[in-house]
Amino acid sequence: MEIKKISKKLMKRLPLYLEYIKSLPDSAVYISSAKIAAALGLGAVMVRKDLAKVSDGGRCKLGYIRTALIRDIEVFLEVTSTRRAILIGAGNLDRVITDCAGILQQGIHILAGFDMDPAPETTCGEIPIYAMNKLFSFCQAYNVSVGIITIPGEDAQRICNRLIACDVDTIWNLSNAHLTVPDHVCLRTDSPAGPLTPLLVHPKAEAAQRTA
Amino acid sequence: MEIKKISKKLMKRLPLYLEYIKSLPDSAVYISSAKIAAALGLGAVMVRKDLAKVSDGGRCKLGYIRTALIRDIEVFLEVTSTRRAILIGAGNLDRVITDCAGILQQGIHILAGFDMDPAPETTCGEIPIYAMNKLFSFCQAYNVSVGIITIPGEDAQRICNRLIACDVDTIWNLSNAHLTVPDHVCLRTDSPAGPLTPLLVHPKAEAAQRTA
DNA sequence: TAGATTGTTAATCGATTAACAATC
DNA sequence: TAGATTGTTAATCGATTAACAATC
Repeated sequence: MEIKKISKKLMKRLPLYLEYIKSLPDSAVYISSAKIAAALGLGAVMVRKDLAKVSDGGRCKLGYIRTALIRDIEVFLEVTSTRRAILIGAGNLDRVITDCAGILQQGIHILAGFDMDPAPETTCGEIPIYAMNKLFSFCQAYNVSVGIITIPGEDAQRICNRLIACDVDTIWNLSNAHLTVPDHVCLRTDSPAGPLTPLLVHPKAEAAQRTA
Repeated sequence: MEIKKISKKLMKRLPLYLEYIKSLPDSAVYISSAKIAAALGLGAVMVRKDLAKVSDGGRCKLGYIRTALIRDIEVFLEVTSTRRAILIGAGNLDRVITDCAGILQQGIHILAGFDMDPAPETTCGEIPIYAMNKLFSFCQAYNVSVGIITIPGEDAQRICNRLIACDVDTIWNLSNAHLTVPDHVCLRTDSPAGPLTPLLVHPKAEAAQRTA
């Protein structure tokens, strides 16, 4: 089997496919690319191309077997396997857990929070909060691969470096800091303000594009 | 002056530029594209191209006058002007206000929350919560242009349509529903789970790209 | 002047879409 | 068979980058 190119855009679309396909009633045995595309507002060809990368189950005239496609996407996304995560900046742990319920249910398990100077034996719900000096040993002991950074400003990069030194290979940056990471580390930044601003500006942008 | 093309990507980068430039000390009178690019991990040419669209202040050998550039970007983004918003699904109002502090401080002002059947005279902080049947008259009275949808599932599209009927031109969808809107309406969806999933999958995606 | 920087035009790259053959 | 659908190859589109002239 040849290697197919996997883009980050694909990685964003696959969960959408999965969610939609799962939402269909069990009575839908087959599902076509055209239907998925229409439901999600995408092009049918793109859907087919995407699905061809994760599944070989497409059948002419019928489409994809729904359950098989679900399984293929899940296997590809490794939704079944769980990655272990910790969160730095325990004050935001609550909120992250609430907001990211979806992703946490799927494949990320937050084992612990870390904070500069927590009161002894603090917990957030069932999740324990530790002092930063336990970071390294904890990550090693529990094979943590995901670090969630919620503390703002200059500290963020320093924390990020420490996490990478702990063999964390995925940084999820929920602060407004700009982080740099080595190539082998995956960084995703969801700045509270940043990417939302397009929302603010829409009318002007649209107007400019119309005139252009 | 010719019309320059404005892409959504530009709209995402400008706020990043703005944030970075603002973070510089007042002693930095000039700022160069190369410096901005390095700080944000982007290409210098792209930064220049972007800035050329919103400012004409670049000076050879020196760069851009920092304060003038800040002003130009702000004017372009209309950060100064405030858009009026309402939120549907008042149970999440708290959380949205906390999470989106950045954007709310900048240019979106949430006037009210709406819910199916709120207790009389409910408020969330200082923000009043109204019943859905007041939606239309409220939007008209206050010239609301942004609708924030936090309720999940099938109701979301229905609410969306109602908002559009109220002359709302920007929908910010924080639910997991897939919404469709007419061309003149700006839709931004931040599904809790969806776009974050790439995070989960990084190791495999990277591996595949390496072999490709 | 020489060097640093901008801004623009052309080239490259990647992603999406169109066209179409293959299949059931 | 005819029609519906997949999957692939080629074309298009848009965004980024490279090259370079212009400027101070």
